This record gives sequence, structure tokens and C-alpha cells, in this order.
Amino acid sequence: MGLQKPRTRIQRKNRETILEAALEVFSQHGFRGATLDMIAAEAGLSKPNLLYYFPSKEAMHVTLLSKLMDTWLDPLRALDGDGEPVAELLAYVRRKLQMSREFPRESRLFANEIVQGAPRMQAALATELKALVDEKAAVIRGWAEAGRIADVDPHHLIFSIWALTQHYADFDVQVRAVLGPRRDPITEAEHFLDTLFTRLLAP
Amino acid sequence: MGLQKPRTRIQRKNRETILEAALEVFSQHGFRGATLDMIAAEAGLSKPNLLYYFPSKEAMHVTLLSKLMDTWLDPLRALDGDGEPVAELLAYVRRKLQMSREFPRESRLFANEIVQGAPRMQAALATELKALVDEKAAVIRGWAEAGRIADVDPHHLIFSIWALTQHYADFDVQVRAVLGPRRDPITEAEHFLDTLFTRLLAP
DNA sequence: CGTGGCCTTGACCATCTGGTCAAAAACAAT
DNA sequence: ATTGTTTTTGACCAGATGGTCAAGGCCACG
Repeated sequence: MGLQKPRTRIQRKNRETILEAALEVFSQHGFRGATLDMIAAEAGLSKPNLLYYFPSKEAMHVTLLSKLMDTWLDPLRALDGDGEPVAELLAYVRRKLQMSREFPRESRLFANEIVQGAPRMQAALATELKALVDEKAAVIRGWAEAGRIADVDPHHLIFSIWALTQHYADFDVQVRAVLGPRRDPITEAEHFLDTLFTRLLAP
Repeated sequence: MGLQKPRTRIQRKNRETILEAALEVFSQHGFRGATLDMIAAEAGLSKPNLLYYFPSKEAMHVTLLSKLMDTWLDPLRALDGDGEPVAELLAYVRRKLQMSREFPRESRLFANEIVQGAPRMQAALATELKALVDEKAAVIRGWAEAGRIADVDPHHLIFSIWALTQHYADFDVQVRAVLGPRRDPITEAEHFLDTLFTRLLAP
């Protein structure tokens, strides 16, 4: 029943397996589109067994989402107010793009949730996320006022970084359909975004 | 049964009502998350009545999607190869942003579909969409080669416009959560994106 | 070994959901 | 009004789905 924090190693392992399978399925079909049977098949466990480790389908989803939120904000947390402004921001863009490359499923899980109005994340957005963004926006505003980068709205600058980088994970099918069997979209994007933000930010 | 093309005015009206309700519900919950009961309630019609006008739930979805595709590409179609390059591209950005403002539901419907791998649109993306994008990309490449705009990859330029403008419709909840009860996000974005693309494109 | 607790699952259940159908209501044309 | 057609819906169905449960399997530890 309880098993708040996984104790035995078999528990840790199975919870891990289940979350991995759930991520795969949720990110591909959305919460509603995913079924316990799909997740069970993907995890190689029986359906009642899933529910031995998680109280409900929703619990799996929530667990994924809150684990994700942390990882997701890391690149922004790493933005160093004491560094060289343009270099810092370009590095942030690269880190974010790297996440789209390495964790596209996580990105899509997030996207699915937000697009549908973030029914299970409203709170986290308005507190955790907003707090961090406001903090970093203040840093960026400082740089702008000191004339070290161009004078742009810090919040929209951050939005633009999110939009541009996550686009390559979330809209991957579209990007590939349009580019055709060309080279790796994200590698191309890396160069394009470098140019874009260099030009935008130059004081 | 048949009713290929709505004939009577009552048919036209009811199909319209149903599609409007379906758009509302699909865009908010995704295809799988939407139920015929929700759509029926939203439309103020009985469930069997919906199925009198559309053969299935999927038919409603497909109808919406294909109607949408057209509207969605209009702004890009309007990009005039004979116009002044920077002005044309900035106008495109503004038209696209305008669509995010006026048709956020359509944008989210689209986003939902693409994020989940576009199971019902693959074809359209690889043909209709790709064709138009390639055509306009060629125009933009021409401008770049003639030195009339900066030398950027046309495809990724178009992606960046999509990403930045649709972000304000698709991720509206997040944008508002972060900005707090501030002014209209899209109006702010209009100015920000103007600056961004002006700087990016200057030869 | 034996035994107590952890882990696993086949069978089952209630509910939801897309879709059917036959009959009633509304309407149109004579 | 009468009759034939279109529209509408209450009742119903089969399959899917989240979740339960009791019984059996497995493992660690004495």
C-alpha cells in the first residue's frame, strides 16, 4: 500500500521501469490517449502490477510531470548573472536545444500538458516556474540596462528561446516532413539559432 | 446517410454548429480526450444527432483538420516574392501572430495533432505543406543570395516564425502564468518579434 | 527448510464511450 | 389535411478502460 519512498531495490527498479514506459506512452498519446494496458505492455509488467506501484494512472502522470519540471528548468538555473551576457544567453540556447535532442519525449509530455491548459500543472507554473523566470528576467534586464546586450523584453526573450528550441522536439514530425530526408534538423538549428540570437542581442 | 455536400440550410447550419463545438472540445482535450457527449453538450444537440451529420467522431476531426490546413497556410501563401523582402517577412510574422490571436483554438488543434505524431496528417504535411514551404523557401533564398536580406537558412527561418508566433497560442497558459496579470501577451510579442526579425534579417 | 511478508497476476467489475436503431417529431409539398 | 421525407432522440449495445481482489508465487531471514 503505502510505499511512499521506494525501499527495496526491486521497488526502485520497477517504479523506474514503469515511469520509463509511462513516459514513452504518455508523450506519444497524451494522458487520455494512453491506456494502462499500453503502459503495462511497454513496461513488460501486468496491469495490476502497475497499480501495485502507483495508486492510479494519474499518479504516474503527476510523478513524471513533477520529476520533469526540475530537469526542465536546469538550463535556465544555470544562467549565470556574473558571466558575459551574450555568451551566457547563447549557452542557454544551446543547453535548451540539447534537451530537445536528448529528451524529446519529456518535451512532448510537457507540451501535451500545456497545450491542453496544464490541468495538472497550473500551480507549478504560477509559482516555481514564474519565480525562476522572474529572477532570471531581472538579471537579463540588468544586462540590457547596462547596455551589455540589446534592449529587449527579458520575458519575451526567454519565451522566444523556449519556443524556438522546443519546437524541434515537439513539432519534430512537421519539421522532418518539410525538410525531407535532409541532415539532422537540430544540428542545423544550432547554427541558425546561434546567428539569430547573436544578431538580436548585440548591443 | 449520404449527405456528401450539405444541401438544405438546416444541414449547413447544423454541420457548422457541430464543427464549432468539436473545435472547442478537440482543441481543449485532444482527439482522444474529447467525447461525443462533450461535443453534443457544447453544440446543444443530442449525440445521435451528431452522428446523423457526421459518420463518426473521427470524421469530425478530419473535417476540421483539412479545413484548417487551408486557412493555416494563407499567411505564407500571401508572401510576395516581388515585394520588399524585409517588409514582406515582417508582414508574414504579423499575419501569423494575428492568427494566434484570432484562432488560438485552431492553433491548439493543430499542435495537439502534430505533437502526437500527426497520425491523421502525415500525408498533408509531406505534400501540401512541404510543397508550399519549399516554394517560399526558394523565394527567400533568392533574396538572401541577392544580398537583400541576411544570409539565413530559409527553412529554419520559416520554422522560427512558426515556433515564435504559435507559441503564444499553444502555450498561452504558460505565458500567462509567467507574465502574471500583465498586459496582452500578443501585443507585447508583436513588438518583440518585430525587433527580433528586423535585426536578424538586416543584410 | 519453514514461514512471514513482499510481489505478481488471472479473473472480474463498474463505468465510460463510440456507435446503432427504431420510432417519434418536424417539416414540405400537394 | 395527407402523405412522404428529413430531422431528432430515448433506449440500447459491444468493446474498451481504470481499477479491485483474492489467491498464488517468490524471497529473505531465522
